[in-house]
Amino acid sequence: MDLSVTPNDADQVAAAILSWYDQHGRKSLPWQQNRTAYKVWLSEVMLQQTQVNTVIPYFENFITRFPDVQTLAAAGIDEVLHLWTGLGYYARARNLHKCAQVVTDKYKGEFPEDPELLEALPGIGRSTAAAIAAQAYNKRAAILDGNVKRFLARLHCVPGWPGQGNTLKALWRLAEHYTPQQRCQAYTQAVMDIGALVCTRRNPKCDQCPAERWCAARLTASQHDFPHSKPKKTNPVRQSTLYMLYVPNSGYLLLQRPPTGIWGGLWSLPDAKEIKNLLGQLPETEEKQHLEHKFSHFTLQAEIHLCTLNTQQNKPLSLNIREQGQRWYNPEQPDNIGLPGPIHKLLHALRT
DNA sequence: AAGACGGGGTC
DNA sequence: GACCCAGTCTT
Repeated sequence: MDLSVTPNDADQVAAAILSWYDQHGRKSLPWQQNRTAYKVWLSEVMLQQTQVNTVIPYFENFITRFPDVQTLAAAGIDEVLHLWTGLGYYARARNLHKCAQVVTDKYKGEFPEDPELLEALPGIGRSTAAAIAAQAYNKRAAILDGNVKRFLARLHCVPGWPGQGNTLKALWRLAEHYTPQQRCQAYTQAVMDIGALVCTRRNPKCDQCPAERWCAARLTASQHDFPHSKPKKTNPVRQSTLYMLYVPNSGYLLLQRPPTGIWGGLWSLPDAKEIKNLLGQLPETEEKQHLEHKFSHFTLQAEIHLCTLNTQQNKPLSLNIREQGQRWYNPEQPDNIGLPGPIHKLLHALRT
C-alpha cells in the first residue's frame, strides 16, 4: 500500500478532481435543485446502499408527500414505510422518521451544520454526516461511500476489503487527506461521480479519470484487483409456513412485524404459530403456493397456505383483530402500509 | 470486530 | 446466478 503522500499531492489531486467536476460532474440530480439540507439528508439516507437510479423516483415521491421535515415528522410511520417499500433496509425508514422528529423538536426544523451533531442523529453515520455538512453547508468534511472507497483503494492500491477494520481505517485516512478546504460541496459530489461514472467496478474508464497520473493501480494495471472483494460464504436457507387467511368482506389477515429484524415494522403474513394463537387451531388449507425469496444473507423458502374462513367460524378472530399489529388487507382497496415486495406480489397476484 | 439488514441492477 | 451498491446499527 502506498500511503506516501504529501500535502502538495493532495492539493493537486483535489484541483484535478474539481476541474473534472466542473466539466463532467452531475449537477442536475433532483436533490441538487433548490438545494436544502432537508433534501440533501433525505437523498443521502436513501442512497445508503442504494444506487442513484433506484432512488430518484422514491425521492420524488417523498418530496411530493413530505415537502419539508416538519411534514415528515408529523406523518405516521405506516405511511413512511409505505412510501419506502421496495427500497429495503427498512430500519432506514424508521430512523428517517425519528430523525425528522428530532430535527423538528430539538433543532426547530433546521439540520445542524456540525458533522458531530449530525452524526448523533438517528440513521446518520460518519459518511452521511459529512455528506450533509459538505453538500448542504459546504463545510469541509470527508465522505467515504462505496464509490469513494473503490476510487481511493485503487489510487493507493489499498489491500483488503473495505469491511475490514484496517482497510477502512486506511481509506478514511486517505479520504481525509484529499478532501480540500475549499469547494467541499463540489468535491464530495465529484468523488462520488467519479466512482459512479469513471472508476467503475468493472471496466473503469481510466483515460477519463482526473487522477489517472497519480493512480497506483493504473500504474501497475491492477485496477481490477482493488478493492479486494469480500470473502464469500454460502447463504443458509430458512424455511417457513405462511398463511394467506381470507375472510369474506374483510380481507387477508396481516400482522405487523417487530421493528427490528427482517422486514422490520412492515406488514406480513402470519405463520402457523401465530395463526394458532389467534384461532386456536389451523384452518383447512385450500391451496398451497411456494415462495422463494433471496436476501443478501439467506434464502427464504416459504409454503403459502391459502385458507378461507367463513363468518360463522371467525367470531374469536373478529374480536382479536382489534389488537394493535393486526389488520385486514383488501388488495382491491389497499391501505397505505409497508408491505415487503414478495408479500405484496402474493397478495396482488390472486386477481386472475 | 463482526454480523444484521433488502431489493434492484448488472453482466 | 453471482456480485455489488451514495452505510448504519447492534451485539
